[in-house]
Order: sequence, then C-alpha cells, then structure tokens
Amino acid sequence: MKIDVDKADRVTLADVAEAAGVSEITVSRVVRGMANVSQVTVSKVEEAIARTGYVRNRLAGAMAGAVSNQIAVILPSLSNSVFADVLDGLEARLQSAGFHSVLGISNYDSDREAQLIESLLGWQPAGLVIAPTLLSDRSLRLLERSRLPVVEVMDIDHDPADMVVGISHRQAGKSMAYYLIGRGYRSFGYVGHDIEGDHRAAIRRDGFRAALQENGLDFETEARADVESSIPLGRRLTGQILSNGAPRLLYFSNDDMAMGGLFEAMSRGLQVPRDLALAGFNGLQIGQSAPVALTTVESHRALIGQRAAEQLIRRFAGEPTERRVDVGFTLLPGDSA
Amino acid sequence: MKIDVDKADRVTLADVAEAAGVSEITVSRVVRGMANVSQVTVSKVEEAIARTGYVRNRLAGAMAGAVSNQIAVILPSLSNSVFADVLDGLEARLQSAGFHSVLGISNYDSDREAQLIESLLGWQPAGLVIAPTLLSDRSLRLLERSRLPVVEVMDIDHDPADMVVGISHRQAGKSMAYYLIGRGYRSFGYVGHDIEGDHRAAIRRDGFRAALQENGLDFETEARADVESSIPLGRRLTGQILSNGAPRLLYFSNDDMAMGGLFEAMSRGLQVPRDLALAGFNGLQIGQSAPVALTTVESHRALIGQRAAEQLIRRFAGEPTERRVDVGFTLLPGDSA
DNA sequence: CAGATCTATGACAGCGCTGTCAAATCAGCT
DNA sequence: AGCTGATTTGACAGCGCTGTCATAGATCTG
Repeated sequence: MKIDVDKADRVTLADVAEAAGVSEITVSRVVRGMANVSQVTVSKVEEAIARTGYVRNRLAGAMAGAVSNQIAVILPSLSNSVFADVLDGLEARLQSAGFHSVLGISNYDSDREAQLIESLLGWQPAGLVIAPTLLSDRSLRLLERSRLPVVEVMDIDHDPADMVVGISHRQAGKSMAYYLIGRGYRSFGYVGHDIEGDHRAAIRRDGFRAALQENGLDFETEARADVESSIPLGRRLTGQILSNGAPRLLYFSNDDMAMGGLFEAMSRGLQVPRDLALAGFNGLQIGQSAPVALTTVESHRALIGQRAAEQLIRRFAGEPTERRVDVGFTLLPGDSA
Repeated sequence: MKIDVDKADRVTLADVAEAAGVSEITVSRVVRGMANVSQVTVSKVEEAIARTGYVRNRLAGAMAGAVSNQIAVILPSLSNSVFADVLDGLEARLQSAGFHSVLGISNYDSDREAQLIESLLGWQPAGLVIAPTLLSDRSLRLLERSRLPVVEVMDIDHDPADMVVGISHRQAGKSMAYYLIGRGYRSFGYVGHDIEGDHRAAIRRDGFRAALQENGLDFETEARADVESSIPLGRRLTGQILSNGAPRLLYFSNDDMAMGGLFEAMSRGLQVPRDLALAGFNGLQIGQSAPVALTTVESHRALIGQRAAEQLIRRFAGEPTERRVDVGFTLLPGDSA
C-alpha cells in the first residue's frame, strides 16, 4: 500500500520563505495569523504563498508541539439518525472554532470501541467525544493516561470519566410514565429493540417501569427483538402484540419504533389514540409531522453535540467546565396518547 | 488556547525500545506488524509495550514518510439522512481497511467547501471523498496539485476530476416519469426544496421534465421553497398546492418531502393514490414502511459510500480503478402512484 | 543623547517516527 | 571448514514545522 505523492514538488515553508525573502519562522507566523509581523512582511508573504500554492502541513505543525485541531469522535452508529444529529451539532460548533472531527463508528461493539479509542488516540487529537457503548477498563485507562479532555455524550445517568453531556434517560422514561398515568392510562405494553447494545433504551424502560410500579402498575406485555431499532421492526412487533389483545398504550423504545407502531395501527384501520395509544422517545421530525403527532420526548440531540463541543472548547481555553451538563428534555404531548 | 498534555511522561518508541532492550526501529517494526522480526523479539517488545502503556503516534509516523490512514470526507449536511447513509457505508468499508475519516460539513456552501478542502488537505490525508456542492476552480486546482485520489460521490452526471461514484440523477428522474406515464398518469405537479444548494434535486427534476416533454406533457403546477428539504416543508407545500386544485400526481424532490405530502393527504382524508398520487426519491425506510408505501427510487446510498471506499483502497493498492462507477438505482413501485 | 522599552525578525534544536543502507547472525551446502 | 544467501537487527538522517531565545532596529524617556 504505497501512496506516492511525489514529495519532490511539495511546497514547504522553506520554499515560501525563499520566495518571499524572509525566514521560515516568519512565514509560519503569517500562516498562523500571529500579530507580531509587520504589515509589509505579511503582504510579501501572502503574495509568495499564493504564487507558490503553499498548503499548510498540519501534521508537521502538530508534531512540532503546536496543538492539534482534531477531535476524535466515536459513535455507535450513523444509520440511526439520533447520532447523526449529535454529530451534526458537534461538527457545526467545532468547525466554527477551527476544529475537525476524526470519526469512528463502533457498531455497538465494545471491543471495536476500545480499538477505535486507541487508534484515534494515535492521531494525538486535542480531545475526544464519545457516545459510549460500554467503556472497557482498558479504554478508561487509555483515556486517563492520555490526559485528554473527554466528553461522554447522550446519557448522564452514570459517573463520567471526565465530562458528560446529555440527558437522564431514566428521568425521561419516568416523566413519560407520569404524564401518561396522569392522562388516565392504566394498561401498558412495551415494544423495544436490542437492549444489550442500546443501554440507554434499557434505562428509559427501567425508568418508565419504576414509575409504573410506584403506582402499582407494570407492563402487561412486552415485545422485543435483539436487532437495531427500525420502523419496520416497530411495525412487526406492534402487529405481533395486536394479534393477542393489546394493552391500552404501547411505550416504544424510540420514535422509529413508535412510527412503525403508528403505521401498523393505521394500516389496521385503528383510531389512534382511541383504539390504541402510542408513546415514543426522541422527538424526531417525522413523528411530529405525522397525521397523528407522536406523543414523545424531545431529546435535543443537536444541542447535546453543541454543548459537548463547547465543553471542549472551554477546556482548551482554560475556562472552567462542568463535569455534568444536563441539556434537559421536553415532553411533546402530541396526539397519539 | 493551550493544550498541555504534559509531554514529560508521554511514552515514545525510545522508551519501549529501552524497556525491551532493542532498538527503536525494531519496536517500530513490531508495532507496524512487519514480517522481518523474530518471534522472540516480537514477544519481548509486545511485553514492553504493554508494560509501558505505549500508544503509537501516527502523527510522527505519517510525517516520517509513511502513509497517513486518514481520509478526508466532505459532505453538504448530516441532518439529511441521505448523507449520513453514505458516510455510514463509507466508514464501514474504510474502517475495515484500517482508515479513519476526517469530516467536514459544508452546509451546501461552496466557499466553506473550498475552505474545508484546504484545511483538510493540511492533514495530508491519503485520499478525499466529497459530495460536491460546487467545486470551485480554486478547489479543483488544490485537489489537482495534491495528487490525491479524489472520489466525488452522489451524482455521476458530470465529468469528475478524478473518480466519481453514484447514480445518474437525470436518469432517475426520467425513469420515474416514464414509469408514471406508463401507469397512465397525465397530470403532474412538482413539489421541491432549495434547488440552488441541492443541484442533484434539480437534475432529477430536469430529467423528469424532459421525459414529460418527450410525451408532450409538462408540470402543471410547482411549489418550491428555498430551504432545506424536510417533512414539514413537504406537508406545507402540498397543502398549498391542494388548496388550488391539485394535479393528479405530485413528484417530490425527495422522500422527506413526499412523506410530508403523504401525511398531508392523509390528514385531509384523501385516498392515496385514488385522490392524489405521490412519487418521491431515495427509497428511505420510512416511505417503504408507511401505510401506503411510497412510490420512489432507491438510491443505494450506503452502497455508494462503500464503493467510494473501495475505489480509494484499490487505488492505494495500485490496482486499477474506474473513472466512473454507476451503482444504479432501483425503482420501487410502492402503492402511492 | 544615553539608556530603557518595544517591535520585528531570525537561528537553532527537536517533536517521534520511518526509509535507507549497512552490519551481524544464522542456516545450508560443498 | 569455508562460502553463499537469507534473516534479523541497528545507525543515521530527515520529514516540515514551531518553541525558545537571541538580535537588530525603532521608539521613547528624562
């Protein structure tokens, strides 16, 4: 695997320096926009840069002791729009501060996650953002040793290694249950996806259930499958439940699953929420635009990304950071329950 | 902005070498898994690595002339799941070959795109993948100079700088029109989003229209807004059109927009496709799981990402690559038209 | 106008690694 | 034993840049 970029004609600082009749370090200063260079020199150098077609080599820059502007980002998946949203928010904020993200996707696999951490750490990033699947001890030790600012994102129901930004999924589950109980529902079922990989879904379910139990209630039925969440899966499992006398309300592991439920109900000609009530989690656009707006919890994913970026940026600037940032969730009443 | 990782205790090759009683270069060989090291030495070194907690510094490695395993990826947006899908496919394939992607999001802004190219090029990536908004001359020159393998993704209706992977959006538009005309439809309307930024949507529309005109037809109505596509937007614009006597069929700029249309129709109690027929583009899961499955064109986005990755990997291996890879699209008949 | 204070520029070393080439070791064979 | 060729190991330079410290002018102060 040889990548020959023919270094022969690669333009370096030295080339620019010669072209401009100044020293390398001066060119370096201009490139980095430092203040202590005279206007005359700046324009000379800029002209030389344009003429030679110089492109800054950040590799060398980072090596020589300056700071890397790369942020390692590790997510479990991208096909799930939830993480794409987080990444979107993160990128927006990082980019405006001059950072780039280096991406790793773990596929909900904690070994792969550990590998990725080590591999990405090798690029000496300035910080790391991770939506952890399950941080292994080895990973934690690596992170600690690296002394890097680390932001865990998504759920704040645990004690972070460094910083954490997200919401309490347990509270999100509980809040939804309280809301629904308040609306008079007493008969509940759960429809979920792979709870091993997606422990946050498990936490929501636990929270929801805890609230039910506080009121002497519990799930009457559960339908689950050990695969990633999806609309078709939600549809299939809902169909399954409906075949054996459904409870009054179905709590779904997330909005994708709930949309599947909604579609299945519609297909069967059921009136939602009269014949069957549904509740989800995430506040996806699709759910809010549906003919029957989904009762759900908005999880402000892009905001989580932004806040995570801000924590890092603050840390870099030497400003104080918070160990735990709760961006909060919003219950969206909708019309489905 | 000072990031002090306290270099004092950073473990380097030299440290490991000393701990193992061998030379640096030998450790380097072990780390890179090269063949010409004896088994005995390998285990000595591996033990020393474990003991010291050494983490490979790829920055230095890449600098010293070895290859970078970073691939620069530039996309217009991530909130649009289409690009998240492409990235997902790309990452999967890249990761398995030991590469990482460094991400840049252009927000459909061609200046930002140019900036990103330059900035990412600074990391001396091994290759670049871009879903171009509009490659400026300056960007093209930069890419050319860099001698980097470049894969443009999404639409193959233009001549690429190096390689291109995707589908013909013009053909996709045409095919849908032919199909619908074949089904007997004669009255068409178009519902679209920002066509400046998303030129691929524009190409599909042109293709569709060209096919109509071949048959002496044209759009009777158009509703457009200069913002990013979304389900609510599709809903709003469809509502607008329906208020002034709608055509028989609405062609949407993509599935998000079409889902909005479907929802609006449902909310108004219209029967789809009897009262109003709809067609979209992308083959999103949501459309295929809807109570009325969307008539659309599957664009195989993850596959585009994979193929793009493969082109790069082939190029790195010195194997021949194709200038233009057409992954093809699939018309999904659905039930909405 | 001597001395103090800035401002603008440069020389030099070194970041941690790998490519290149050379040397040492070992096995196989006559 | 003596030679050949393969295998294993190492010395050294240098990738392109920036931190540090030094220096030369320019500007100011009493």
